[in-house]
Amino acid sequence: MKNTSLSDIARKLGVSTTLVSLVLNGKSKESRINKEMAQKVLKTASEMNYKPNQLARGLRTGKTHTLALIVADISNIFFARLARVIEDEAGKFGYKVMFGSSDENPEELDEMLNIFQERKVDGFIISPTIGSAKFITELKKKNIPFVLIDRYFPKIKSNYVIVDNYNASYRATSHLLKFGYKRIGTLTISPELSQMRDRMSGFKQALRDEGIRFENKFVGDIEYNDLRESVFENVKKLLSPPLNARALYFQNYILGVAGLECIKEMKLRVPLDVAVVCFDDPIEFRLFETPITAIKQPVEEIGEQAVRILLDELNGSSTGERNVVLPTQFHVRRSCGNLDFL
Amino acid sequence: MKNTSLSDIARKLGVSTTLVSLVLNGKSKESRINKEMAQKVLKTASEMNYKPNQLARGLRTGKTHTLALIVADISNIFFARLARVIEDEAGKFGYKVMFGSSDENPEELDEMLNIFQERKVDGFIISPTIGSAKFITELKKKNIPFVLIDRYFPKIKSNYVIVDNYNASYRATSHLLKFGYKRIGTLTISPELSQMRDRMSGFKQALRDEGIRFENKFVGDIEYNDLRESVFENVKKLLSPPLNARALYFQNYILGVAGLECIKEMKLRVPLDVAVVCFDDPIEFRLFETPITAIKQPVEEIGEQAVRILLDELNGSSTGERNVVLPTQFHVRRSCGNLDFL
DNA sequence: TCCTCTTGTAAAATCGATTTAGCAACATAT
DNA sequence: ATATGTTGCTAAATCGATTTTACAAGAGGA
Repeated sequence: MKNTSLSDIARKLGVSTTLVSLVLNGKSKESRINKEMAQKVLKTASEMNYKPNQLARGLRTGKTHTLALIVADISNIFFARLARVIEDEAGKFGYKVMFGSSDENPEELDEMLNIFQERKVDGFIISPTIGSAKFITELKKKNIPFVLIDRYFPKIKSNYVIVDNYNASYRATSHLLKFGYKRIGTLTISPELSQMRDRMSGFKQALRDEGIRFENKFVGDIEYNDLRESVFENVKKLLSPPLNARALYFQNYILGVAGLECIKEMKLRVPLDVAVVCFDDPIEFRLFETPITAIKQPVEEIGEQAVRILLDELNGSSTGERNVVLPTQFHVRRSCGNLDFL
Repeated sequence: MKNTSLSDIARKLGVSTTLVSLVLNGKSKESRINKEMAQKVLKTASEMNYKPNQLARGLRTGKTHTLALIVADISNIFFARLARVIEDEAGKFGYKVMFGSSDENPEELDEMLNIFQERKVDGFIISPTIGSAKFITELKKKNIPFVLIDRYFPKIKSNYVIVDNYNASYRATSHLLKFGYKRIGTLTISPELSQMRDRMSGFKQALRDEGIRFENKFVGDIEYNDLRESVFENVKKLLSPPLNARALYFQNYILGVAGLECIKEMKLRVPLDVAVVCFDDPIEFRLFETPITAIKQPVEEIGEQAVRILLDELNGSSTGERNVVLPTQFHVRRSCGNLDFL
């Protein structure tokens, strides 16, 4: 039941494996293989249902046509969608994808980097965790092609594809301010991650530009574990005395979903009792009473660009680090107040 | 910058690669390697930062410690969660996972089977599409280990892990019937898939057992493409004259989410104007006004069992086909009417 | 005739591991 | 003195491809 190999074909035809290999790799012309011979090889290969052993090929050529995708959690819909885009885009060029979830744990990430290197993947697409800078630097030293997505390290020169978190955040916050809200609470998570830092900066700057002093007590820093509990607790705190926030900005979709669930539980109305904007625009929101004003990330483009950049580097057609910052879309809906006002 | 290989270590120590290989594979004892020598090898290997080339190893041993996961769409949250469970469970035993999305297209699936075979994955976990029976049969003939999930082929003897769709569906339908609803509409998609067929059977049988005649016009068969449109259209048709359904059973979560969105758009109240049950219990529902009565699939267990069965087979410790039918949980909430009634 | 070129093919090295078979050298038993 | 065992290690084959080098045979030119 063994698969047929090159030498099986060669033996059957009484020729060398060299010849068979050349023909099957489409090098008949350059290698001046007799046309009839080439035909015979092709025919026999297909008759014998020949499938090249990619391990052997990879061992010899040093290319596996496999990419590794490392994200925080593949079951997070954001990364799941990204995975699909990356799969499709990579597939167009004959690449397959292996994946791993780091759970935002740098040691996990490091282990995955090692395991995937042992398996000789051609390149990496990585959503790096906090504290993984040294591992990324190592990767760079080894000259292994990679692209960071979603987050990046300002201090490390490398390829990355992210969105314009600062401006998106600034805009969302300004939107709330335009409605006259002064007491704006916000929820963040893992604020050390570059994208969360940028979002927070945008938030602060928008306040500042309206002459409102930023106060730390209006920020809820959510625990990665025990997330729902933590969100509920913080939302309740923000919306009650003495803080009495009248508007909330959720800095990602997980926070937004849990936050709205809490608001629903508290029987508060959006936007009557509390105005809401959210970074990310998940389908979940479609079932919520009030359509939510939200920032939409260009998931397709992030994935596509990441793959393109990586493949360019694999093909040697890259020219230095590529840093892509994609714009987001701001969808204004009814969750901040009457739109006629605008 | 080449990675260090076995022979690099061997050369450095002036010994054979055999010895190095034996030591690094923990076979010092059986091979009666001198303890001091073993120590030296271990030390040198770690100093030289040796990482075995898994391509070479795989080529020689015929094992890659890689599994392939083929689903309809990795960005579908159901499959994304499954992927995560499978990743974790496989990881415990040193396996990595490659994935592919078939888009319910049998030709795509076949191509993936081939590509992953070329890459010598050790086994497959597959959510098979309609019309892929012949490819699965081929796989079986080749003696390649695989486990089907979510769906299966009654005519093909093979491993599979599914849920008890029939009974879950029966129960959900009975639940609606208990509230006195007679005009129950249902939405399905790709009804040829085994799991959808079983769900439909359960639905029909529950009606029959209550002496209600099943009528085809109460079934909405949704288009896989153009899904949202199709759901909206069908929900509207079911809830309007002449059908006037007063209860809806959504046979999966995608249908449920779109269906509820439509109900919300129609400004109908759940359960006052229309009662709802759904197969699957997605978090989306948490944002909907009324908590939805739903069937919850044991995603973790599906993934874990699939991996276990596959690994058992890879280790030769399997004993014939394993067919696992897992029970679901039925979460009764308020979407069918007043619970005091029960 | 000798030289060069072209055509068509093959031998052998190589990628980096695992694994089988076996060989010295010394110890112990008969 | 001879057989037998044990210890410690290595040579070489192998997995299945790619790729470099080479070489024979015939054609054409000087």
